[in-house]
Amino acid sequence: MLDKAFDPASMEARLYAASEASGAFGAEPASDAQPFTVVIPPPNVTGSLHIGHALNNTLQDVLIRYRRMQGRDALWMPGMDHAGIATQMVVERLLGTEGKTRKELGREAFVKRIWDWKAESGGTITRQLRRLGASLDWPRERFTMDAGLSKAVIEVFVRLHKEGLIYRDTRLVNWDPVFQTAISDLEVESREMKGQIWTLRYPVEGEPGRFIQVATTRPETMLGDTAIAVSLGDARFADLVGKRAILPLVGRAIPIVADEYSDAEKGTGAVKITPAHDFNDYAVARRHDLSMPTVLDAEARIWLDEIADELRLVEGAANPEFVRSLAGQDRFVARKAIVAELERLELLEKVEAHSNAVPHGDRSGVVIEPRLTLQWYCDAATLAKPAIEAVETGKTEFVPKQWENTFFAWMRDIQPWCISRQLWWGHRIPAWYGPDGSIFVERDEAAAHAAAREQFGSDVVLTRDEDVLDTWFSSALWPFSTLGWPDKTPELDKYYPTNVLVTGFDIIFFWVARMMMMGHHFMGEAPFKHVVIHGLVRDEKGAKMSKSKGNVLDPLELIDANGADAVRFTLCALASPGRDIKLAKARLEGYRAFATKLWNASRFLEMNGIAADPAWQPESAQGPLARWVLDGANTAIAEASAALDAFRFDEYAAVLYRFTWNSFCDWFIEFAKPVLNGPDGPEKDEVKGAAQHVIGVILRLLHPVMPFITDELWTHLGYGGEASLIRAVWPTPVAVRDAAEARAELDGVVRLISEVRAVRAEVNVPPSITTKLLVQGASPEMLARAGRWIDAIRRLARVTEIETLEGAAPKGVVQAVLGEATLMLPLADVIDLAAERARLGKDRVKAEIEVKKINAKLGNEEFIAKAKPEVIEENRERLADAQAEIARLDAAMARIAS
RNA sequence: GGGCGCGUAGCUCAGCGGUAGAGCACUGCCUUCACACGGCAGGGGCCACAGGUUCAAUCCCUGUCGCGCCCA
Repeated sequence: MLDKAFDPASMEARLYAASEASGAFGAEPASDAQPFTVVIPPPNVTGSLHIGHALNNTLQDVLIRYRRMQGRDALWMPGMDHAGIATQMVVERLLGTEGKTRKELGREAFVKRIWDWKAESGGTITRQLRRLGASLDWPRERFTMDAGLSKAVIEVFVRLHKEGLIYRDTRLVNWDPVFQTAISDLEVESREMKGQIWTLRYPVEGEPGRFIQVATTRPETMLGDTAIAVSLGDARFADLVGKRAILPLVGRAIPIVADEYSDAEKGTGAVKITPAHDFNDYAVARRHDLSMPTVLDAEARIWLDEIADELRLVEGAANPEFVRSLAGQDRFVARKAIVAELERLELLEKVEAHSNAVPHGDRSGVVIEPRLTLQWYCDAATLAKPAIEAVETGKTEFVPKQWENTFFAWMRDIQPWCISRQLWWGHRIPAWYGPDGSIFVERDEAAAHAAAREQFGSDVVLTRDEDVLDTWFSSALWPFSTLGWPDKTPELDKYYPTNVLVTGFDIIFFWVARMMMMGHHFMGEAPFKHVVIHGLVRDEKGAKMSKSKGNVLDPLELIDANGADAVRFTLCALASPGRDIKLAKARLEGYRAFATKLWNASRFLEMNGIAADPAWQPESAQGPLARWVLDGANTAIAEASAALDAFRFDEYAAVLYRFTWNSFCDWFIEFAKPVLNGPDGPEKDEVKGAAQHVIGVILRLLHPVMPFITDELWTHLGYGGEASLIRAVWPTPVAVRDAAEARAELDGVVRLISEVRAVRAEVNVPPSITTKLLVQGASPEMLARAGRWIDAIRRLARVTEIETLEGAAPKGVVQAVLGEATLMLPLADVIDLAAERARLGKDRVKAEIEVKKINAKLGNEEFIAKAKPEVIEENRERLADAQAEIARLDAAMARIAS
């Protein structure tokens, strides 16, 4: 016997272990079944399961379990990402607590230290994914730094380099002064900062007393200015173009140029150009062939090496001694000193408050410093072309579709991707340098030496590039590298391209776009058919969850409190497309109650000796109750399947919630009770048969979202052995004889009971009072139907018996109108006539409004002329119904009055 | 500045040309033999605003206002 209350905590671990051990999560490359593949967005090895992971993986698990039950050879590929910067940060911090730095340790020892850390405490998240119930094919678990994936990374790098799609270049990059590495455009987030804007006066060369004013938000970079730009055709500066200005403090003469970048409407109309420390200025410098001195070092401190020779003493404007004193100062400290010095020299025109977007490193959180360095780049624009085309032609579809715009906007204007990182944790770039700087990009050191020998005619000393690759470089290969590429494996052959990628919009650029590029380039086709983009999980007020706000909901705590099934169901139910999820604990509790409801319904069936009966034929059902519930199940199957096919997880959840609770529990079980309590015989057997059939359907339909409770009940009710539900066949509709007739029958009884209940509740008749039901004007069908269901009606409507009323109504009846009939409950002792009159009056008002609305429509000639005939007909019927109802309500009120 | 999305019941959200829906919350009644994590019933809506298209608009179009996100 099932326990009275459903206790997820006591069974989840056991059920998951049994499922995993059974091998049911595993793909079967040798099977003939059509594959269905999903690759997990690999969580960071440093990570732990947060609510976003819970959502993301629940949706994937729902799809995988659904397709697996449909007989597909389902592969859900597990794995983790080495997460370059994030992991290096964690381990460096750990070293810090021991008072060590990574530089003291040295590269080799530090990397070994990370591997040790990974073996010990990395991958917590895989254990947590098991708690969520994720049916990943664990034996296939991969790691972006494992041997196979590293081989794929090297292969891709070498091939792209040979094709000219990876190259080295000295350009301005986003430089993180804390991690002291280049980062890509995507790893920079701009934050609105309140700051200041300084207007400086630069003396015009050869024209004493004349100045040109420039506005800047970064006065400390002025040491690296190599020009002043004014806008084309700005009359104020026309005569200055071609002349030079004296760069204050430094004393160097710099040209005044006209360039489209400068905006006459903004600031003073003239801007200083610091090519090595600003992206726009860099572009201007390239157009005008300006020099590009760097004045900040890797830690963003003032660095004078490249301008030391240019320092001049200029009376009232420049003093080498002052500039030299700045060397080694932090950029923001130097800023103050420089502003003070300019003020002293009366070269500061004004200072105003100013707010602007300042780039920050997404990991370090510090202000990014553009820096001119030699880095490796990937020609993303070339790789993007086939990826764009795949989306344009529908080979890959985003769900919801509007995300395609976001994808296109990024991809059509994509910039070279900086892929080198000055870190130690990651895939080391397979480039070796000869003594003369020659570059050998090869698969391994031996090959590099061979290539060098060929070039130099003898063995030379080669040094390997110190840098590693952007973490996202290896993630970009994930859909095929995890399947064995570059080797030709059966898995690669069978499971690529994958079917669906489920992810958040925040990594469309980082990851989805790059997988599209690499997938096309190396596999010749898109890595996935559908990209399902889900929203962000927020707190119940819509705020982002963050530790500092203290509004973080920990999925593991939610699972502890409500069970994994309830957490999963909640996330699905709230996953409306294109919307973020506002998660409130009350929702969790509501869906936990749903699990309990299912549990208790099963318990009821069990108590009535209802258990799996594979021999029972639903097609054989004779009675309307069995046919009605089977028909309802058919609808639920069709709707749930359609919802999942369309990635409508919310509708899928809603369909099952409604059918299970409002149809199966609220009505079917209640109608079944009189039968089950009655004599044994074919009728009871049929109701039991239908009940076991439908609960079997419900358990299977719910299994993708609620794997634990359904598994437990499935086994308990005897549908199969341990862990058999996971591979049970997804239900399909069964043939139901004359379903429309069954619907009319049961829906009619439901309406009758509901009407009586409503009337009783309205006039406050306590359930303890039972009464006769008098029916006037009912059709023979309705009377016959009521007679057939008298047991259920007695129970559910608190009616003792049903009588047809021919003559006048007795005094003191409560009345209600149901279709063509008037229902009367003789309750003379308990009713309040005034309340009764008010109730009938209220119904009459509603009917009158209806009549008015429809009359207006039907009186409109154009409506009659242009509306669809069926719409007109429908309105005529509704009008007749409403008018008839008014007539019966009037009659009812007349009876009360007498 | 450009783009995308959202304003529907107290809250969270479905719906999307032709009777305005769900869950939760709320109110009343009920410890009826699966379930009080329950049952029954009920109240509650100018579907943001203003125009337009249409026989008909919460739904389509345009604009306005408010909110959120992305990109510059």
